[in-house]
Amino acid sequence: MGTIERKEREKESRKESIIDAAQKVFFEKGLPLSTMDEIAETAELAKGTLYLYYHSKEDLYLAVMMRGLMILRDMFREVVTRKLPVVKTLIEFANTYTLFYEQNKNYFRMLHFFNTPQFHKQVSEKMMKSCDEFNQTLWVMVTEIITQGMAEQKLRNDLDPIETAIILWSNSSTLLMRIDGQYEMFKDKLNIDLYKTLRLSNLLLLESMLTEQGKNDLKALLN
Amino acid sequence: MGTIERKEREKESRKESIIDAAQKVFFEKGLPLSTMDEIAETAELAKGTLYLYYHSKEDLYLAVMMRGLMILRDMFREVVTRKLPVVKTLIEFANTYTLFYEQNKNYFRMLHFFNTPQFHKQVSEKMMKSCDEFNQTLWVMVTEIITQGMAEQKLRNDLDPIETAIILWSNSSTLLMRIDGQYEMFKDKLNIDLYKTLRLSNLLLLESMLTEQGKNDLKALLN
DNA sequence: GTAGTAAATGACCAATAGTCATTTTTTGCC
DNA sequence: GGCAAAAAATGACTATTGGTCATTTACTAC
Repeated sequence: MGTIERKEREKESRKESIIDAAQKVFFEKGLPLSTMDEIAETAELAKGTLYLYYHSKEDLYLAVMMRGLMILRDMFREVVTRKLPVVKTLIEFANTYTLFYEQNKNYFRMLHFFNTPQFHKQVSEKMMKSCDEFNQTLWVMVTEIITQGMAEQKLRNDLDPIETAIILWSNSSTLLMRIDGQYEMFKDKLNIDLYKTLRLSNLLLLESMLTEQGKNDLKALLN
Repeated sequence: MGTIERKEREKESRKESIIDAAQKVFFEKGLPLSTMDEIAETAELAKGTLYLYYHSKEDLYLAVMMRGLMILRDMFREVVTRKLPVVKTLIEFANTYTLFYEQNKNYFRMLHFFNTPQFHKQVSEKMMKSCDEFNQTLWVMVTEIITQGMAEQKLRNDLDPIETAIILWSNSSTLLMRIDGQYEMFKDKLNIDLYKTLRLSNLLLLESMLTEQGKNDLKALLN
């Protein structure tokens, strides 16, 4: 009598196929220009059915965004499992974030949308919490590496690990965002390669956070 | 026969009073929840009239945002006219940006909305160009100070002035954005004071960009 | 086969950005 | 002041869309 279990699976797979459809539409048109009618049509379902599975268009948007977060988490995890020296790991985190952006621009943009304040009002408590918790796991991964680096005396231990994680993470985020929106403009009008700028700012920040020992590691890595 | 001139002035003042009304509504509800009907009512005009002066709701939004940009420009200008030593000026720029955020949170939020990619599609070319040009003036101000600092050998002259401006500006922007949206969360859950984090990251970055001479100036300023 | 339950539907509603034919106001002229 | 032409303002209307819910369809258990 595995009927209930099967139903559960079917429900889950329907949720997934709705996200598939939503993703297709959101990627093409962005949140404001995507319509629930189009998502429903793409999913080959009636509009009302969508609302049996998701509370609002914004919830659906976040459900798609979560897929992006999961990809990013997995990429970070993969770096951690390589058990590289701490300084190398931090550099790889930055490279990985950039790679994530390049391979998943649509998801990256969604992450950013999540930060606009007015957006949140249309989102259900539950979905919001779900996203926040997931986000947390990324912070934890970075913070853990930093803590480890301090223990190994590669990173200045007068800094707070969480604070350090925030600074590094924020730095990459903004510059990637700028690359996304204004790369050509900066290249053409000011002859600035923002990818170079990103690497430079990461390097400057990282360097200022390292101990002498850490700096030696970094120097060795750059040659 | 100054009729034409007078009409021009009246038209301008009507545009301003429409922005007044729009500002009031946008500040209260944010872009998505503000309606043109409510703005019209606040302005004591018919909705159709708004469209005689602005192409779209988004154009109106940007018109309000420009006021914020002007405030920020004037604050920066004021710092420049004080003709402080370069290192001090850079620190004051950072403080000024923070002050701008604190005194004009509503405007600050609008600046960030401007960066979301889908937003742009509803905006008229003309308004977009107008904003971009204005934005440019802020970049120029920061870049000029940095160039001056390099000439005075306070800032490492192997760095590109524009690149340096981008990095410093971006760093403050993200952290202020995070302060705006997540200050309480970071304070309560992680015991992190993001204002402190902002100051720290500015300091770390600035330090990594200074020459020995510049570092001495900085040290003197911090005591 | 049937009663009862779960899932899906789509016509419908309310809200709202934007339009445009009509009305009101202003201007220039006598 | 009166009047015609131009300019400005109006608000009813349209099209679109997020979300609802009474009804229909499909499935389950016996």
